[in-house]
Amino acid sequence: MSIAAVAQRAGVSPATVSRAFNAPQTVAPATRARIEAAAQFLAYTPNASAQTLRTRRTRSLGVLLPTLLNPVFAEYLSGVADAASSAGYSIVPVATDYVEARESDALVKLIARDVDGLLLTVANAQQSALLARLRRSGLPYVLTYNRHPEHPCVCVDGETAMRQLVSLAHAAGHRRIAMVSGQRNASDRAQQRHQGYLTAMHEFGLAPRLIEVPFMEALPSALTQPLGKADRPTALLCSNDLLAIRSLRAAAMAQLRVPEDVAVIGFDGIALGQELVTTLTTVAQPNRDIGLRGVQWLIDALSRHELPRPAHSITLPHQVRPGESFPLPHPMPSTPFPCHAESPL
Amino acid sequence: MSIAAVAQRAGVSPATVSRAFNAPQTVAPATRARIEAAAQFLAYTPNASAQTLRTRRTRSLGVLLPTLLNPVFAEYLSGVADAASSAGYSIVPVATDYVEARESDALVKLIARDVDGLLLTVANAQQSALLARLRRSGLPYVLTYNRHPEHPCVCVDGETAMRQLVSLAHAAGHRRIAMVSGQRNASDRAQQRHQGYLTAMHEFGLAPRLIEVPFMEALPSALTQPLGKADRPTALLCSNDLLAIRSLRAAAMAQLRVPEDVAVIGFDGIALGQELVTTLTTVAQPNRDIGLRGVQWLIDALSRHELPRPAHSITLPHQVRPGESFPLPHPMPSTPFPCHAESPL
DNA sequence: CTGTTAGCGCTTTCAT
DNA sequence: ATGAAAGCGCTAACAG
Repeated sequence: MSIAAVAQRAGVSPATVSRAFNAPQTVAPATRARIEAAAQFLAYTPNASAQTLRTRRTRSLGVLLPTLLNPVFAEYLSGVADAASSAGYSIVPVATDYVEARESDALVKLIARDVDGLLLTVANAQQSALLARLRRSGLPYVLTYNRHPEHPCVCVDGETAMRQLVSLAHAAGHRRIAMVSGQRNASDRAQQRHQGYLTAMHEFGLAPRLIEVPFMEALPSALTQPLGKADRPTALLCSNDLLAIRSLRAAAMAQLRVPEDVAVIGFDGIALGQELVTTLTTVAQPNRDIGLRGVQWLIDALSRHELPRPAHSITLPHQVRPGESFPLPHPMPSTPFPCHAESPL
Repeated sequence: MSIAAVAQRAGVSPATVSRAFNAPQTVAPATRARIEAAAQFLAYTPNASAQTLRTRRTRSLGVLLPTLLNPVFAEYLSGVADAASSAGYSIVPVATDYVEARESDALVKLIARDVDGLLLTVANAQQSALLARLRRSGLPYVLTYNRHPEHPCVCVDGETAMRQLVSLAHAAGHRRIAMVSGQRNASDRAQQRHQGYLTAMHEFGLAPRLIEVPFMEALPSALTQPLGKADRPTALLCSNDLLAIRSLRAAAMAQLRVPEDVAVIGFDGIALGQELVTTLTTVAQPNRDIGLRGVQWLIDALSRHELPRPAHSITLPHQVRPGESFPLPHPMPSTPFPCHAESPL
């Protein structure tokens, strides 16, 4: 059903029908009523492509993210989807698996799809030629999870969080505190978390120990082996929850009790962590909110015909979520690493 | 950059440029070369909306699914995304949370978006007015996970799988075999699985026991309570992996060892099941493949200007994936419930 | 093999 | 408050 059919049936011109939909107050109530009736009767739906061709707006957002197989990003995307949907936008997600080449491909495709704006989580915001191009393109975008002073970001302060964890572990009496990480340069988040670990360990005069785990293997020897040694770590700070879950299994394989023999903390706050036999103590990120806020910011910018400004980047608060894998003091010590949310809205 | 600009620079008409892109062999090599050079130079990208307006094809697929927060559907969507992307289609996912009203809304929105086809997983394919409307609409679609004789489906035979599990449990000596299920009428899959359980229990002359769990609570008493009783079940057949993971925790809370005191089997085959301290024995569905096949079928139909035909529905093979939560005989008994894949391709 | 022409459905000046 | 008319960028007959 085209607008012309509605116009004819309502006895008005196509232009008036268009107005009745897009600027109802500019059309006389009586006329509007007739138009609405006609539209109803004909089950008229505006043709999105024609609107787009004319207005150059698609009301869709591209979402570039590493993977859907990590629940962190599934939770995030779920937030993105809800926020977009309730603002009348649809989303076009593309997973890139942390591969830079796929990030570029995806970007090109999304741009060709004429998305109105872009939400992206890239492997590494520092060395991403992508972002430079993107900024030059003039297409509105917001980075999520990534932190970078020259780009608009909705993120969490992973470095601070990690320092906080080291501090907690130290306060609990731990001295052999290891960090479990995937291939470290896989993402800038992992790097930041690692940096926080190193800094804090240094501050406490402790020797850092890095356990680097190939991401693909289910139960890598990289993980089981250090736990077999006499001077094994007593606390494992994991760069993400998936690694923490593997660490729990590695500990069990090594006949170690969690948390008595080895305490484990995760990072990300995936929902499943709370359902495990040993619930996961973890740094809970507001994954859904990261998505929500990103979308809101983007759409807000879109509506004012502006670009999201790097200076308005938001750092959302994280929180250490208690679990059985690492007992926390009660009450939590007043955190020496305050974390404020700054809102651009 | 419009096609006109390219045409001008290459010294040909717009139509020829269009042909050079859409039917290269119909254009003289020399001309084509000039056009390509011009396009390259101007960084020309075809305008998708204009193409759509003209051809009535968007090269995008709507994906209606229950939720992204269950890894089953995240794995599935990941398959969908890959298959779509490699066929040059983008996807527009919408999560409906098993709520029929949201299913209808989503459908309307996707249709308004002019998707070329639809992949959907609905709560209940039997009583979904949605599907009747959808079929009448003439828009090509494929159901995934749902089974229904009158719709094109890519699914798994959950009823047979469940009977197989009862049979395995019985063979392992279990007699008090309970089924753990969410609100049973939440989805037709859950119903089918439950039906398989009932049938098989009846065949073996065993009394069925249903443990029904409110989906939202993390550790529902519905689950812990039956495990405290003297005649507690010795085997828990769970309607999905998330419930199985909760069951593992419930068992631990009740001081029961898995599998010695109570054995647990899941259903779905999410990747995380293999990373737990007690790895999950489960019915592994080919989640990614369900997505892949659904997309392939849909796109194939699209290309022939046909609708996917119900008669060509595919039942993909499931398999019982061994884990520590329920020891399996070695080798597996030749399954009394053969499961063939029938391909429409 | 290539050009001309018309029009997909909508929005938006510009008139009235 | 409403209508007429032009055009967004592209493709598909139809001619030549």
